[in-house]
Amino acid sequence: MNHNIKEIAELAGVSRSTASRVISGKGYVSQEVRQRVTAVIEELQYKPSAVARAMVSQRTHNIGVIVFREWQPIVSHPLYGKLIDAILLAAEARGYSVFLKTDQEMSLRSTGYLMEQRVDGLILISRLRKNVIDYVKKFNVPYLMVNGSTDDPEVIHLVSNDEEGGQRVAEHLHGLGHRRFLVIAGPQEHRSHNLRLEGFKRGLAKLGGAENVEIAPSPESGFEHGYRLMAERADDFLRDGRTAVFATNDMLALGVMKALLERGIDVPGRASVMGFDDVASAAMFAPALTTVRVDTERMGRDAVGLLDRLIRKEEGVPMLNEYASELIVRQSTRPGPSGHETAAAPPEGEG
Amino acid sequence: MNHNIKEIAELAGVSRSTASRVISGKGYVSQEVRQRVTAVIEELQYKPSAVARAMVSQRTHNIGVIVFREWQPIVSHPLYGKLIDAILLAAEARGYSVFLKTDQEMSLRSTGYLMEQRVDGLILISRLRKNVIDYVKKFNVPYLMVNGSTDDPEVIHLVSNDEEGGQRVAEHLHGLGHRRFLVIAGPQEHRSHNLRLEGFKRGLAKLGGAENVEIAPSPESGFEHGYRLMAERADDFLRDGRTAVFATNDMLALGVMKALLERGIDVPGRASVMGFDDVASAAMFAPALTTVRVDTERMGRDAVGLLDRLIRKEEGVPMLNEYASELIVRQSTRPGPSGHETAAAPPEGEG
DNA sequence: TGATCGGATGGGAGCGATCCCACATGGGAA
DNA sequence: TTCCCATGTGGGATCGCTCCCATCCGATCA
Repeated sequence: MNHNIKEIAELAGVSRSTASRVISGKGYVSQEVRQRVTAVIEELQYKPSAVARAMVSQRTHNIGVIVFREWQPIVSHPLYGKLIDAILLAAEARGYSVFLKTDQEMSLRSTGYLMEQRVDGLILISRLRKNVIDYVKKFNVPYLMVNGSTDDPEVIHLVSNDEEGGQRVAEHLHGLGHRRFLVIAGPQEHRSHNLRLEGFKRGLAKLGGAENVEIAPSPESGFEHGYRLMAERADDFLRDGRTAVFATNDMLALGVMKALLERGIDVPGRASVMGFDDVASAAMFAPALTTVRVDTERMGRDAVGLLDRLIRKEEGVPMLNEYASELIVRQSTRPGPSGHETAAAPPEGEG
Repeated sequence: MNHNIKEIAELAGVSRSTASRVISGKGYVSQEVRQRVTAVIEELQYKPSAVARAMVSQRTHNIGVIVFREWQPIVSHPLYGKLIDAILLAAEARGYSVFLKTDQEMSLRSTGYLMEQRVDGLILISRLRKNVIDYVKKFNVPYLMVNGSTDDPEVIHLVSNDEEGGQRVAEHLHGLGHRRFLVIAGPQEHRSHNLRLEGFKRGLAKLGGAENVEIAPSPESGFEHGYRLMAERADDFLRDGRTAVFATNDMLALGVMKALLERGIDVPGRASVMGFDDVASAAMFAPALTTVRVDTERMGRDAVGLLDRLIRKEEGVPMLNEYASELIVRQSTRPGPSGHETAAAPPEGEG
């Protein structure tokens, strides 16, 4: 069932060269011969070997995607899943096949495989440890980083505009009249979490009138961590008269909501909650989560596009690519004590 | 930065053959020469080209994973994401790299790429259309199907024991005293949805005493479909005195819960809800969803293991591999009108 | 008429590895 | 001493393809 170009050529009564010309569509071939060869190819379900082609062309038309794996292996990470989807789609459109790899802190094994000239380029996702990046740098393979945690200036980055997004959160919550906040701040080594928090603080400072902001650091960014942190702090939250929680990503926020709801604290009735990312489950949760959407699809698409330019050795590929974020208002936020519009209205207001 | 074995050999002052022996660890090489070659390899960060190796060995050490893509591209599908994760991990452990592809009904393009001798074997996931399967069959590539929708006897299948799982659902709900049910039945062309429903009906029949089962077919299996269907039927549901909903997968069930909750129908207070799959969000939702867990990780691991055996041309690879399902009781179910233990208790019972 | 050129085709080299075979050495068995 | 075999090494062929170069044919042009 597996044929090669020599067989095709023989069966069509031509030379390998001619068969090759028919397949690639390059060079002169008479109409008649072309048809003859095509017929044989069709009949035998012949597909030229990608391996052999890669051998001579020095191009595999494969790209590698490496995702950091925290704790339990998670490609099914709600955010990175979306990103990978977008990358897959874009890669396909450009004729690339995608190798997916997850990598952990120390083991460079799986990354090493890709360095065996298996790929034309590499997309690195998330908080990959420095050693992975350093390792990749050693090889002669174009690469770029999406939503990365370093700001290594040598590395091409695609990032969401997290700081601006953080400001949006502040504006929204402040605009609704909230003045006393709890922030569940994900791992601050991670660029995104850090900037979201900074943006939030800056936004609040600009608007003025915030009475209190408590920041609860979370060493990890998963659902359970948001849940646990909020569960521990629920009583304090009520006692301190806080009315809004901002978690620096959606998974944390979902955990927060669940902890609140389980304790009979109504969301958004008693507490407004906001997240960041617009993960799929954000819209599904009851109540649906108000959040900031990052245009993951565009990021994925651009990642492939830029990588493709790198592979083709085009000049002038931008080093830093930022993506605007968009406020998505859903059901988890509601006017707070300082009333709606602008401010001043007494802490009243119907359901 | 990219070297080849010839360079290594020259720098170490040996022949290509000897260098090759050092690299592969096969054949006789003197201690001294081995060290010399190793040193050069180390210094130059040399990695043998996987492409060239594949060329001669006729083995790529790559496997392809093809997932059906419904509507919006979704590899980040909650269930398949988990599965892919497991496959990735297992593949890595066995020294395979994986190509991830999504495919839609008609386009065989992306699948075609993999047929260009890019992979040693193929894992097909979910309800791939028949034409994809037929297409794959034409080529000389080992493959198997996970959670597939056909029962083509020529194809090696890995499936969850959906019928048994369906029975578990019936037993659990019946045991809690529920007697009037609504079933949101996902696409019946899909083997899983179909068998889950069948199992549920059979289980109920066996137990006896079920007063009424309404079956609401859903043409798709997503969250929104569960939501919409339940929203439409909420009034009827109450009027008919039904107390439990079984949706044939978790996403549908989550949609159901949200629709119920939004209408002020308490879950599990007024209605118990069950799903199937134990998707990540099932545990996160408030209330957490009672469901049936499929051992996705083992399925993924076995998929790679069996495929590996196929690739090595081992005999006796089992055609049908079923995986037991496990009841996961969480917060979305609660005793119904016919009381708890066994039955008989009058339709009373505190909060 | 011979040179030139576009169309059409075939043959050889080479991509980077592996593997088979040839060959060289030295020690132990016959 | 001769033979054999384990050890150690090098060279050529090969995997399936593309690409360069050579060749050939017929038509056009000087």
